[in-house]
Amino acid sequence: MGNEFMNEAKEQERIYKIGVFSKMNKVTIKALRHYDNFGLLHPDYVDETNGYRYYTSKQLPILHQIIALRDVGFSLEEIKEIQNGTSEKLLLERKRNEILRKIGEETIKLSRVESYLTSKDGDYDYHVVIKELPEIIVASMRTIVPNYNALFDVIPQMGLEMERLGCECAQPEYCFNIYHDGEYKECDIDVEICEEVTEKKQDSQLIQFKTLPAIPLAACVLHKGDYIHFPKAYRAVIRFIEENGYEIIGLPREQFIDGAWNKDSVDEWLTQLQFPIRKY
Amino acid sequence: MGNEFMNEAKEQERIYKIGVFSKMNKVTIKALRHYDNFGLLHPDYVDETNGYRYYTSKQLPILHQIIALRDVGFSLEEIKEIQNGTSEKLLLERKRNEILRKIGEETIKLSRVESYLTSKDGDYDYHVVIKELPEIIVASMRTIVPNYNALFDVIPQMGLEMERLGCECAQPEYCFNIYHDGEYKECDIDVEICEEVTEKKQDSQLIQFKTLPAIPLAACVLHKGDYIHFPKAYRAVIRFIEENGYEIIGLPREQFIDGAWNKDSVDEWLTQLQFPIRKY
DNA sequence: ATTGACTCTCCTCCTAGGGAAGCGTTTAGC
DNA sequence: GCTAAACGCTTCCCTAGGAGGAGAGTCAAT
Repeated sequence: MGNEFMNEAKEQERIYKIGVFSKMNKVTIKALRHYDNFGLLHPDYVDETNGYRYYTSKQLPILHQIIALRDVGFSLEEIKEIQNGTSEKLLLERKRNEILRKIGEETIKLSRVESYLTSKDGDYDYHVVIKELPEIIVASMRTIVPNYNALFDVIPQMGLEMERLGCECAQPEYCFNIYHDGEYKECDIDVEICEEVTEKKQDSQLIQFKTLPAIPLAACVLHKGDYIHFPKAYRAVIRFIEENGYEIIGLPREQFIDGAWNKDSVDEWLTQLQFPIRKY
Repeated sequence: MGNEFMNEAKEQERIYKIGVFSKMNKVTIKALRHYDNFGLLHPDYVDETNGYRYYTSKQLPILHQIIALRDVGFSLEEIKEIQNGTSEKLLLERKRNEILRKIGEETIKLSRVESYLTSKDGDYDYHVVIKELPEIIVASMRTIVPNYNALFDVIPQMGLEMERLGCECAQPEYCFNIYHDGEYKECDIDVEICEEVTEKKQDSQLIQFKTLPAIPLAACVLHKGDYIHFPKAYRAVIRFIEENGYEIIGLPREQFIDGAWNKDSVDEWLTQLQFPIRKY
């Protein structure tokens, strides 16, 4: 170029103090200082005597890039990577997957919230938790009892037999029932009573030892109080499982935590239901 | 109740140290201590001499509630509110809206990322930023110029006229063109040149003063270099607007930041395009 | 000289814990 | 009874992206 009549003006480079530069670009002063300290966007120069930051139009494209990438969800660290030459495309693809994952997570949360909201008032008491159940060794006694009350006559027998076999119970104690009838029955119940032990012993006529594989996903719920109200707990878990896109892939465990053996008041009895599930 | 033969056993309340309680419930020790300090879940009792935390089954339902609510996305603060009696339903509804909002945000980010990814390589240079343009007072000169180069002959005239009228330019300077032809033209261009000023003066034949209303949403992009390549910048913004669910609701402003008047090298010329938009 | 508007640095705060340092305790094996 | 491993405790620092404030210095205009 070199237009003679313009040369006198060419020298002028517009200088912006932080406040003006902040307003021009709708970015807070705090953020600008933060970017400076972080090493993303330094001012054109800094007055050494008073520390004032002075910006020029040279900083504009960088700031625009920062804002654009930030709005897409990049962290300052990632933006710095891009500035340093890391392939923007690669990072964009990574970010896309990240966002997709996040949307998936939020969608799961949403369905749980909806599930809570549509549940009957009583179900607010049941908080379904999904966790993994590790592999365990159990002493197992499978039998058919005439009715539920008879169960509690059988358990002491099992305890004696285990003692005879030299069993050592796991710490903490983990004792549960599995009902092998496909459906609910009031009599002649096919039940398997399991008690976690530290190691296998010799099988006896009553008791067999086996290793139960880990259950990667189990929907668990605590039931407080009388066993009469179990159905409510069952309904709550099953509802949860159905409404959140899971399916039941095994028989539930009924874990005894507190009961007649250590609590006088029925209201303090505590049982946990554990349903093996998987994503549908 | 009161079975005689059980009384001796009734006393026993199972006690769990933090490690066992942690494993039982698949919650880290750190988290348990955190909940204790935070006031969400205190152990049954704490040994005064060594500070050990001891848990019992009484803590199980509370912990289950915490985990369930946490998994849904509640903060510890909110869980505490629920514990203190705030309506769970209310908080659930609030949370639902929050999640919906978050999903919306992530979806917007996703579409931006996709938009970047599908853009041509050259478009990576254009970072579209959405911001608000505040209300301003401008000195405006609308005229028809034979071609683009003629524009730069007109601007000095305008400068003189403004000086004559006693105009004071805003700080920072904000000068832009608006093209009133509906379409792209190479000659006889209907252009309005605007310069932000601090207050209105008497209109003259050349110059009119007006207040431009704020633009709540504007898609802005910086263009670096020769004006010949403007079309690339225009395409990038328009692509962005279309792909992210916006629509253009006004004529774009072409803001002059750096140009022949202060930069020798064409590569350093800087212009910003600002498109008024709204969500479609 | 004063005033009001700017700017500076430095500090703390926010989530939900994770990691590590340094130290005391319990328990099992010998 | 002794030792070593496992377990538990507190305290400090760290996370991302600034927000908010304290206290002090600076600039421009009156």
